[in-house]
Amino acid sequence: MAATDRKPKTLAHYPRPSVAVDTAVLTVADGQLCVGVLRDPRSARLRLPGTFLHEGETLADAVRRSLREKAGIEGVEPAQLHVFDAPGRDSRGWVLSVAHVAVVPATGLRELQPRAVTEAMGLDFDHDEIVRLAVSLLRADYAEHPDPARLLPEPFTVTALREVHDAVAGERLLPDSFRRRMLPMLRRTGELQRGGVGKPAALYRRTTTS
Amino acid sequence: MAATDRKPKTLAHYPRPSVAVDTAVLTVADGQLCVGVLRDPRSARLRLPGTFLHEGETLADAVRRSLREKAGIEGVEPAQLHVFDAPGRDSRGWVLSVAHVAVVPATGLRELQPRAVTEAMGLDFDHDEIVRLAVSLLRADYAEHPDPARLLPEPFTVTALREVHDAVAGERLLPDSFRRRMLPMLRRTGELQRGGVGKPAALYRRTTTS
DNA sequence: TGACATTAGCGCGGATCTGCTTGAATGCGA
DNA sequence: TCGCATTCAAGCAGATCCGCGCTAATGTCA
Repeated sequence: MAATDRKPKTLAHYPRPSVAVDTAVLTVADGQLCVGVLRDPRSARLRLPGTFLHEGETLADAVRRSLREKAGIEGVEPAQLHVFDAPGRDSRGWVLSVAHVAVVPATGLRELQPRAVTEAMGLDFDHDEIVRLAVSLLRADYAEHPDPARLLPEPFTVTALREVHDAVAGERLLPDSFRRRMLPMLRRTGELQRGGVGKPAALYRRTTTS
Repeated sequence: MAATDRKPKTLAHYPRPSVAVDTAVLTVADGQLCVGVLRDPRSARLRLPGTFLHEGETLADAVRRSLREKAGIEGVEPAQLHVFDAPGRDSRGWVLSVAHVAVVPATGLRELQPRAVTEAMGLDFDHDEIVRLAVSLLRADYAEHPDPARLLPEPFTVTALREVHDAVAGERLLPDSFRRRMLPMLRRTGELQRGGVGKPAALYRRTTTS
């Protein structure tokens, strides 16, 4: 945290930067990993939702406030990605931006416009890079754990779980390898998925607390 | 980046936080992964080196300046870890701290006191947590690549490389598995390590650019 | 009502990986 | 100078992993 510098009486003697938060809100819709964007009223370009950090507020709270006020999104758990600090990256002055990622269910983007992450380019500021980092982090997480963002309501079949992972990974995963990797982290409910065509599939819940 | 808020004329109308950088400087000395600490003149407790971010300066530059001024360390390439933002975490006021990690050769800690990471606890602020994050990131990197921080001068033997990785991992790695995992990322120089006892070992250089 | 299409998931053979053993190449000491 | 300790690194057998094929269990349509 704070560093002890030469001989300042108070912190106010230093010039301080503005600190913003910007958030890549990810979801899976129509079998595709999507990010929520909106049009910046100043630049008229597409961008991620963000806001300035207020006094006495944590970064996560600022993210939640920005998503609530600008998109009507509630109840997310943002994770930090990176601080963008290039001098001159914001024409209005000295602004640091702390990039975040949040994941919401398919219907949760609310007032944000969904864009497939493979096509979401040309965003304002360094928001393309934020999307890249967010997707990269989410894919790493999904490669290790069964639906860690809990996009899928329990209980679910292994096939339904794999379809979510397919969308996040952006490619068709091999069903057999996927099943073998995920089964140790799942617990059978004993019930079967009825009503569909074909052999009924077993229903599972997550066991890993993460 | 910057977010467009309600109707401020300029950024100066918002209260802004002080932003600090704090850095876990890691090295391998005597076969142990160590972190460089110093005594805080205000609190008299041990802490990581840090400073406040100056205007027109990037976070990496602030890290380099703090290490140069407080420890005489030059030429590091810091990597960001996390932003600590808890209100009240610094008694002097509203201070965000961006934690960093940097790796230096064994003799490179200069004026910092080396502490084995297994014993470096009870540091000021949230610096224990920074050390934890820094070690975790470094270990993940070393698990994938041969000495990515370039602690070992080229050319080197596989055994010398493994000893560095042992120190970073904090445990004895299995020599065969280690050799097999690293060989695809190494290139034989054709020369042999002479002068030691036993069969001369082949010398290698890194091929992975990272 | 019975044959067929569809889906789940178990089991098999091939490939890969792991840790141990063995042979080879050196320096050192008698 | 000759054995011996030491170290490197290739070879081997057991274990694990992977993708494919097969069987089972359902809904659907004639």
